[in-house]
Amino acid sequence: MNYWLMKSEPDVFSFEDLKARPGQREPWDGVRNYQARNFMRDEMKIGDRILFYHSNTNPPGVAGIAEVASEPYPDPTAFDPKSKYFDPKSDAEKPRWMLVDVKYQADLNRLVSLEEMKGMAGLEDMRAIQRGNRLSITPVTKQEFAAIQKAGMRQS
DNA sequence: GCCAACGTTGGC
DNA sequence: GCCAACGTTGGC
Repeated sequence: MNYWLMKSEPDVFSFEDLKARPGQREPWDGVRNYQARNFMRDEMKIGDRILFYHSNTNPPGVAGIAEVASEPYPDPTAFDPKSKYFDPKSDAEKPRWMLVDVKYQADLNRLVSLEEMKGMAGLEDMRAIQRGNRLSITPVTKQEFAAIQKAGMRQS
């Protein structure tokens, strides 16, 4: 099993929003970065665990645990001229953007903030917490995932 | 709202 | 294929 960190702006789509969706699942649409797409298209497997991270909010941090819930498939928003994610260079014959469905998996007792993660032992190499990192999907090691989930289960 | 970081675009 | 200009992300 692989582990991931996926960012979302809670004003746009939060962990609570995911829990409230029918089936508690949602297509992870709108990714328009090739590295992030390649992770979804080439490396994600159903059942992979996800740290659901809230960005562009105060404080930013990991809000809950999700999982990969589908095989990769073309991002339909790329074909929709009315979508803000519309990409005229993507077509159904040769779709440029692929996504997976993401599903709620478990709650944390509290948010694990970016600030806290930066101070945690064992997370020094985590790409998601490096300064200047903008990639919305990054791989996480099993140990990093476990440390963050454990921190989030501790009552503060 | 500022701005550093960095991915993408397009002229050459 | 280089690289300057531009746009976006996201912490602060």
